[in-house]
Amino acid sequence: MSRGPSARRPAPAGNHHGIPDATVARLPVYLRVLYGMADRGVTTVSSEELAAAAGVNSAKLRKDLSHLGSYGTRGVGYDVEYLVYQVSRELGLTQDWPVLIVGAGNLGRALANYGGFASRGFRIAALLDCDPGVVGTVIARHTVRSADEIEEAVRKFDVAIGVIATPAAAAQNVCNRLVAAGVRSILNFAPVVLNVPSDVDVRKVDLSIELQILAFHAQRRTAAARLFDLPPGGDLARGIAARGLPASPAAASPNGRSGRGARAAAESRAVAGSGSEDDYTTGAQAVGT
Amino acid sequence: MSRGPSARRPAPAGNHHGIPDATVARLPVYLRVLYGMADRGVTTVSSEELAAAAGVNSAKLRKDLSHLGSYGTRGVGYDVEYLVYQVSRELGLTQDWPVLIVGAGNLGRALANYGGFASRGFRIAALLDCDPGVVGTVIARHTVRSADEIEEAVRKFDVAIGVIATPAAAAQNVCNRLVAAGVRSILNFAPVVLNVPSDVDVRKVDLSIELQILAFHAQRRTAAARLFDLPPGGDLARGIAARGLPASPAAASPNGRSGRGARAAAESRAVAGSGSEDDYTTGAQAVGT
DNA sequence: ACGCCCTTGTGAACGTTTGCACAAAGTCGC
DNA sequence: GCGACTTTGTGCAAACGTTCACAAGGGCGT
Repeated sequence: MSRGPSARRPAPAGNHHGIPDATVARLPVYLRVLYGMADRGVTTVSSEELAAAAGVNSAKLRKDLSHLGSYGTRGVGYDVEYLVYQVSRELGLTQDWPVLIVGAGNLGRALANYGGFASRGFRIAALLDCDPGVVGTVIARHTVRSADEIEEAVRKFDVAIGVIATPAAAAQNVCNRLVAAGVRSILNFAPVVLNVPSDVDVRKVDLSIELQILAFHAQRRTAAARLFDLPPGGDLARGIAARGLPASPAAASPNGRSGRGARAAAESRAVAGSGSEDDYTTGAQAVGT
Repeated sequence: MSRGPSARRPAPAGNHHGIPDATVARLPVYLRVLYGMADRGVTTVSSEELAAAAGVNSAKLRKDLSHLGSYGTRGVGYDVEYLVYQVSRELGLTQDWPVLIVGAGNLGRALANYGGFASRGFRIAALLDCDPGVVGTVIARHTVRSADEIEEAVRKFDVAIGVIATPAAAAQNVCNRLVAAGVRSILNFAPVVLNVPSDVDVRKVDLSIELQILAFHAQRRTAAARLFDLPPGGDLARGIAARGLPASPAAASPNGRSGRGARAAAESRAVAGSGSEDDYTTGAQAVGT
C-alpha cells in the first residue's frame, strides 16, 4: 500500500494496523530463507543466523518478528517450522490466491513459467493477451485467452490479484478494467504510473527505475574515485575503442566527463530524446513452439 | 550500496551523500513523466501537475527537486526540457552504461527486448547464458555468448552494471564472478539474497516478494470486511500450534474463509512447501527454432 | 512602475524506521 | 535445584522521511 514509488495513500487506510510496512516488506525474505533452512534440515535458528542469511541486522529481525508475536524461545532461538507457519499466516499465504496475468509477451511468459509462483499460495488463474496470434497458444500449461475476457475471468476464478505485463500503452486500460471487475491488488510491470482509486493497492516492478538507481550510485562511486585521480587502466581505454559505438557523435555538452574510463556521452539524446519505447513487456513474437 | 555496517557514524553529519535515497528512488519516475510531457509538447510544468502525474504529493516533489538545485521559476513552474536534463545528469544518464545480462531465459529475453533499455543511457553490452542450446542464438540483435565469458565481457566492454537473470541456484556464483571481474553494481532478479562485499551495490527485483506483500494487504482487507465471522486469528493458531508441530499446522486452520468467496486452502503446501522451484528466470527452452 | 497573484523553495513539526543496549526469560551442565 | 550462559523481546534515542504552511521571489496586467 505504500513502500516505494508506487505509494499512493491519499487519505484513509493509513498504517494504523499492527505491522509496519517496512516489516511486511521483509517478511517474504525471511520466509524464503526459512524455507531454505527447513529444506536443509535445520530445525532451530537464532536471530543472528537468520538475520545474516536474510541480509539484515539481527535487532531489526527480532523487532520485525516481535510484531507477529513472541514466537521465539529465549536462550535457544526460533523453531524453523513454526516460524514458517506464523510468517506464512501473517502474510496471508495460508490461503490460495488466484492470480490473473494480463499480457503474454516475454515477461508474461517468464512469470507464467515461474515455479515459485504456484508454490507459495499463488496460482495462475488465467493468462490473457490481446494479440490474436498469441491467444490460443499454451504457456506453462495455460491456454492463453483473449484479453476481452478480463471481467469474465475475474468473476469466474474469484481473482483478487491482477498482474499487468502489457506494454505501457495498454496498462492503464487493463488496470481500469481489472479495478472495475473488482480486483483490488495489482502488480504492475508496465513502466507507467497507474491511476487508481484509493482503495486499490498497486505495486510496481520497474526494471528501468532500478537500473537508473544503480547508475546514480555507480556515478557517485566513479566521481569519488576520480578525486584520487585513479589510474585508468589501459584496458579501459581499449574497451572504448573495441566496441563499435552505434553512431554517437556525442556532441559533448558543456561538460567533458570521463567516468570509469571515458564513456561516450549521450546527452543530446538525454535532452532531446523522447522515445515512447517504454515497453519491455512486449516482444510478442511467435512462441517458439 | 549495501546498507549496513559499511558506514561508520563518527560525525553526526546527516546524509553522508548529497541526495536522500528516497529521493533518488523517485527521480526516475519524474524523469519518465517528464519525457512523456516533452513528447506531448508541454514546455512548462508546475510542481502540482508533475506531482499528480508521478503519483506523489507536490510538497514531496518540490523537496526532491530542491536537492538538485533551484531549477524552477516561481510563479511559473519548471521548464520541462531543462528539468529532464538536470534529472538525467544527476542520475548519471548523460553517460553511456554498458550492461551485461547473464541468463537468457524468458526473463533475460524480456529484458533484452526492452526498448527503454537502450533509450535512456543503458546499452546491452552482451547477453550470456550457460545453456549450450541457447548460446549462439540471436536475441534482440545480440548473439548469446557463453557464461564462461563473464570476465572477458566485463573487461572488453567496460561493464559497470551486471544483471543477473539466472535461476536462483546459479545466482551467487554468477554474482561472485561479476564482482571478481570488477562489477560494482548488480541488478538481481534471482530470488536469493546475494552475498557481496560492502562496496558492491545490489538491487533486487523479486516478483514473489511483491506478490506476498500484495497478499498481506489483500488479506487484511478481506479480514476487515468480515468483522463478523471469526475473531482476528492471533491466539487461535498459537493454541493449536503449541509446540513442535512438525507435521501439520495446516490441519489447524481450515476455518471459514469467506472473504471474497470460498477459496481453496492450500495450507499444507504453505508449510511443507520447501521446493527449490524458486526460478522464474528459467524456462530456457529453444528460442525461435 | 507597481501591485496582484501564482508557484517555488524551505523551516519546522510530525511520523516512521533503525540500531543500541539491556533486562527478562529460558536452557544446560553439574 | 541452582547458577552460568545464551538469546529473545523491547525501551529509547537517533536517523530518516513526509507533510504542512508560509515567506521569498518572479511574472503579468494595468
